Amino acid sequence: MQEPMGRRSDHSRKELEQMLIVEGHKHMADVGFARFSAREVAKRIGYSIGTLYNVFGTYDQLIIAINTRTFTLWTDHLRLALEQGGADRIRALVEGYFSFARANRNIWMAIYDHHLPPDVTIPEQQHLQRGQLTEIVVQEIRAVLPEALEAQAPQLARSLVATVHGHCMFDVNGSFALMGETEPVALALARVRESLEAKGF
Amino acid sequence: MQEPMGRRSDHSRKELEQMLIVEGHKHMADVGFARFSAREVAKRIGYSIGTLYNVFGTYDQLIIAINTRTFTLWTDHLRLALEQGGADRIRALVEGYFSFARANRNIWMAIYDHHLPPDVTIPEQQHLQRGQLTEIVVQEIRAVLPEALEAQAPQLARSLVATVHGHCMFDVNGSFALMGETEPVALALARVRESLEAKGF
DNA sequence: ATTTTTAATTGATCGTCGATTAATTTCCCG
DNA sequence: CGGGAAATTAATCGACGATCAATTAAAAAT
Repeated sequence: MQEPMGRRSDHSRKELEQMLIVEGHKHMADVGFARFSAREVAKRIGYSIGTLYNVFGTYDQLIIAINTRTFTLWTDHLRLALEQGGADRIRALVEGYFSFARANRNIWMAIYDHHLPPDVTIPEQQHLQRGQLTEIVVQEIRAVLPEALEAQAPQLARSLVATVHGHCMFDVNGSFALMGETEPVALALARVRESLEAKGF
Repeated sequence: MQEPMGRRSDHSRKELEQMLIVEGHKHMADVGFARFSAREVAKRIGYSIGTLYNVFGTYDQLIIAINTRTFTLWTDHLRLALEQGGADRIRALVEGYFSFARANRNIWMAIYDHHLPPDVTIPEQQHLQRGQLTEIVVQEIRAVLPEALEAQAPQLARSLVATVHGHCMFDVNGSFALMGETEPVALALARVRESLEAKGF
């Protein structure tokens, strides 16, 4: 049995928090939400479970932080997809949405596997961070709408994100495969285009 | 400590299985996927945890059976919505999709909270049972498509289910509320109509 | 009737989990 | 150098999924 090490100061509090988030993110990618373990995260960076709880307070707050990191990476992925995706920016967005989820199944699903207890809220700064993903979509939808309809862009963007999300979810969780569907991305893109064309695009 | 009761035969094996599924379904409705406990289900019907495992073999198979029951109730709900929903059957389907999910949050979410390990499959009979929900949608989409496109009905139905599902998911898990969206059903229905109109409806 | 076989049921057991906390160690500042 | 503040630990708790030897009672065989 090892004894307590007291104030070690190898790392500042913020550094320790980052280490836990990054390592927790890796662990989530490895084993998925159902098998995720806070103990294991602490062990992986050489700290005890008690220290982890001193940093995050609760299990939920650790998961929230890990999932916020996923949003950040996802947003970066979409920005890159838009940069490198050529002229058809709507296609780039839809394909980017799918490619991130497919390449990061466990951490992407963890966002939706985690349900906040009603008394828990996401810290403001993380909420803003997460909102950037939707903002990207709003921006691209607005750019493609007729001027007269630009005010509808935020609502339409939310709806089209939901549309693509539904297709992506059925792809990643195997529902589409069970139904014999092999082209989820094409379907999602077709639905988005139909809605945009209905708005005059 | 109580002693084993041996072959009791109060209930047949199939009856016992049904009791566990029905009680498990209630427990899932009460506490949701994250707090669900197989022990608690067994206790609720006056059996031990061991007996439950003798019936279902694994935790996953119990959850699968509970979720299949949800599909059955959901399918019944949609059939009723179509019967009583008047002439606009597409609207009836979309609203029925949402109203079931909203009225049965925990058990509806449990369907998507549960991820099968790759080596586990859904028993054939339960798979067929679950497929009836999609069949209902295919039927209604086919009825509304021009004759020349009827062959596309299954694929389009899958895609429109995904569209509605995405909206329903964002509604039930609070994403829409966080984004300030207050009319998820109307949005979903609008997207579905746009796609059907694009097909000539 | 008696014995044998089979089926059903139990709960103790194991390792692990999230969460909490008293005790301990180390750091830093005066 | 000394003492409060900060950081870290290990032990602890109740509950979880899973397993299985032991036990019982019904059914079948004799």
